[in-house]
Amino acid sequence: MTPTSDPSDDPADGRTSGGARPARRGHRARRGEGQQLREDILDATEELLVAAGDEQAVSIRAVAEKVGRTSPAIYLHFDDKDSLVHAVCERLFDRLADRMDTALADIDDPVERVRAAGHAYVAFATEHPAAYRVLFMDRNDWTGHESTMEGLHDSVAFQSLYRNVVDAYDAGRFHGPGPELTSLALWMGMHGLASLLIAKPSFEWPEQEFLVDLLCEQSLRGLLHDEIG
Amino acid sequence: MTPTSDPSDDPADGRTSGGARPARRGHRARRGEGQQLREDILDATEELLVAAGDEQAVSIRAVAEKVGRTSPAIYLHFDDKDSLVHAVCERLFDRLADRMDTALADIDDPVERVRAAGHAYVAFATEHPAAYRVLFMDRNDWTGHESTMEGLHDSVAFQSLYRNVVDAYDAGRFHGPGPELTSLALWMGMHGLASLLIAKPSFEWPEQEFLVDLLCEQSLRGLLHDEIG
DNA sequence: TGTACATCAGTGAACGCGCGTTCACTGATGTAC
DNA sequence: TGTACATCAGTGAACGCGCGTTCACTGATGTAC
Repeated sequence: MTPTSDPSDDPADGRTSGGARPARRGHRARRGEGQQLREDILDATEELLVAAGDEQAVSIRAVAEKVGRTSPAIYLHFDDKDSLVHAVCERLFDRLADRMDTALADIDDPVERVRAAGHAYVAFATEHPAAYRVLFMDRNDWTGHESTMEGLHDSVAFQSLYRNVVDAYDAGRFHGPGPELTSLALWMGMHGLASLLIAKPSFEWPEQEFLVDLLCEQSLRGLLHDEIG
Repeated sequence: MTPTSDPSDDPADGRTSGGARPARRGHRARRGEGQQLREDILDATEELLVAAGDEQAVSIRAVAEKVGRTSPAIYLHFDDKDSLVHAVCERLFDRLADRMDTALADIDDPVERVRAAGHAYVAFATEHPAAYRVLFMDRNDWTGHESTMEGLHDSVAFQSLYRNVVDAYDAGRFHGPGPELTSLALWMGMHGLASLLIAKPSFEWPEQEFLVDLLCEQSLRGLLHDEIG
């Protein structure tokens, strides 16, 4: 009997990390185990969000069913639907940051790191379209940061790009309006690409990787023109 | 008794183009006047769409109230809600094309025309955020064109950009991957900018005009590098 | 000119649906004595 | 060890809401004779 499994008489609990949750009514948590259900609720909400397409398509009732409870049980762990979605978005935002950090781990050249950041960003977007939609395409402001340029720098994902742009400037590789504006412009390009792929998935776009390279090339040629001119 | 009050004895009908519609119950159209109400319904839907933020916020009931009829009356003019929204989107798409044509009317230099197209595009987006959202940020495919690169060329708005990019290439001003890919990349940059302004309106972005110039500069420097290098 | 009739734009009430949320309650779990 | 009690995670039923859509009906408008 593992520490996370069933208390009463059921060793093969069905709880497998990452897969379907137990979802058995009447199977209530012990005192202090509320934290586990809270995590399950977050997982379920995230899955529904990622699968369904957007926040509107996720209902408290659907989340409750997915974790094997009734809908009022959700309110024992979250104040209301907004709080729940907000909490999920914070996790997703962290996930994006992780994705970018991983992608940059083995690259030294700052310009190549900028390129890789673009690829990782767009890849995250098309792998988790609903997540990306909630974070960057919906009107909600779930990012948890201040709505200023300074606040943007607190975003770990933006940092992944920005630091490397700074490095490229410092190394004399980039020439342009400065790291902040260059990062902003690069981000906007990648966001345009990512959000169009998500918004119009039935459009016969060129290959995603090709498009990222295309946009990088178009921006970097200007920034690097001393090198390649 | 004001001009917009009671129907029965009121020659000054109160119908003023562009303003509030008559919206008076019991004032039914004569035979053949259905076309006028159809237009009113489209106007009302567009207004609600532009004001409210997105398609979900527009209801048949609200449209009916705005034109002074009951909701079933809408079904005399449109099959269902989808048909209505679709019709509105076609009008909006035309409006975008007009906006861009107007902006380019007095400009000769193809490179300047590309810049102006960018400004007009982003201006349309921030002036009609809900319209832009429905056309380019929602999953629906209201554009009425084929979902292929060839279909994209049938879009009047894309044509406004594309033709000028072709001209810039023909005049030897642009050097890059060709007019089609260059147009696509420029569009993606402008869409990224426009959609972020719309999605996060409370963020303290730099000035819109400045951002358009920034993105244009970043892209054009690469394309023009022989001229300015 | 007058009358009977056909047309059809529009109404009012209702349908079933899914939603977020509230509320009184239950009953297993844990604790004090 | 046994019993009375407190705790609190979770339930089941219901609330009011707004939605898209349907349906039988109305009554002003227009037409044929």
